[in-house]
Amino acid sequence: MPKKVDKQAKKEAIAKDAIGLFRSMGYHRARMADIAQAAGIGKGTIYEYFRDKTEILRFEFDRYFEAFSQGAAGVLKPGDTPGRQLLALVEFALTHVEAWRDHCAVYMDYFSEARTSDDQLFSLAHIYSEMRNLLGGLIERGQSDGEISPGVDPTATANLLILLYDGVVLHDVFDRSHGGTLSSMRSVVMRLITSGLFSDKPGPQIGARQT
Amino acid sequence: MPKKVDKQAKKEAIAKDAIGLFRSMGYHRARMADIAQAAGIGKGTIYEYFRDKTEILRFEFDRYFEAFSQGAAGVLKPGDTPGRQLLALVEFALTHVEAWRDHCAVYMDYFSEARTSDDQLFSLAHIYSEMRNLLGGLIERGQSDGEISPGVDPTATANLLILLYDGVVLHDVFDRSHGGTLSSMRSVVMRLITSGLFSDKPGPQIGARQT
DNA sequence: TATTTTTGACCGACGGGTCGGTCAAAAAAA
DNA sequence: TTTTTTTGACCGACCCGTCGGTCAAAAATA
Repeated sequence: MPKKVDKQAKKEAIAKDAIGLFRSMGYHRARMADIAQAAGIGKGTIYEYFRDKTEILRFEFDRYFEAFSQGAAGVLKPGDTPGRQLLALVEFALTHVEAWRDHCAVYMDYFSEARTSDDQLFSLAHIYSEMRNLLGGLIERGQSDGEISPGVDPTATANLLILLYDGVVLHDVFDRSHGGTLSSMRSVVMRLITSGLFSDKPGPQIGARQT
Repeated sequence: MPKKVDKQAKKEAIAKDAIGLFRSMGYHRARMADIAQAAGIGKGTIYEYFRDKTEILRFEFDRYFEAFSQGAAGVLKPGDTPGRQLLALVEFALTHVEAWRDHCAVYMDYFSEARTSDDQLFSLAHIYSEMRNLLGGLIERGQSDGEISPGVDPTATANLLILLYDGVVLHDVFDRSHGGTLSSMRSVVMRLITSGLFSDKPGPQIGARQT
């Protein structure tokens, strides 16, 4: 027999190399031959571990979302107030972007791929839905406690936080090139959530201005 | 002379049909033959108006960004305070998403394409940079007037607003499917910017919580 | 008829995926 | 231990459908 290999470990190694390639040259530009070369294996070997190219992408983003879920659950201290838990989640989300930068750069490729594939769209929607419920629940409970402004719609606000996160993910690739770091973003995001951009006494007219 | 066809108008018509197709089936899945069919012309005719497939994408997003720039300039009333101008910009940005929904759905395809192409990355970066300067300037002036919190970094905050916008764009496709409309988002975004999520008296400890 | 515009059959490179062969290592036999 | 057999991970040349792009001819126009 050939040397017994840890299939799972090797699979992960291949996928990791592939993600690195996707980051640097884009998912569609990357050829299977390129992936093989990057992983230091033959092209055919890839197919011992993955059914096709898209499965590599899905595999890695399953890991990405799984890690997010796990991590998010981990930072939720039961003793904290809902507002604190919410902030902890936001903090964690920003940390997660830093820890998974390669994936973030490929995020739009995955998103684009998922958007035009019914089953993947469903799975993505499920993840978002889960997150929306978690955040929405925290906001609602925060409102009950008077900690969070009663004037906002929990679901819509949860959506807002999610798209804020996705915006951060999307822009990380640019920020990296022009020097704006995530850490500088962190305080601004926190500030925005806790107290908005305007001064505490902005004059009475500003808050009222809406369509 | 042959019948003078309005080349520009036809070009725009083709591109518009193409974008519609990109929205529904994704940029990479859409074939030139599909585009031709959607536009009701022969495949070869496309090449009378566009050098290649990517040029269609670029053409439409040049229009998209151009319209954004024009519109943004249009809502800046010189008499307004910086803070009001900032809010007007945010308002306009949300309106723009509604008016260019097809493009928004294709945004990530364009973004992904641009990311791996040096010249387009540059042009995208240029647009973002312009917007960042505009927003950053408004914030700075708003801070001078005491209208905007002095504690935030103007550039970082400008970045935040931009990525917030991109998040909205990115998520519009999902919101459409699960019913969360942009209009419900609008008030939440405004609320977030003007006063954050927390109550006016959140307890002293919350705002201080940072890395 | 002359000129412009459109067209779709055609091309060929490109690239995802396959498959029969190879061979080192493990297992079995001697 | 030495030899033989078996295994299955690995490979890359090859296959073949795909699809962006071309161009000679047709259609439309002047």
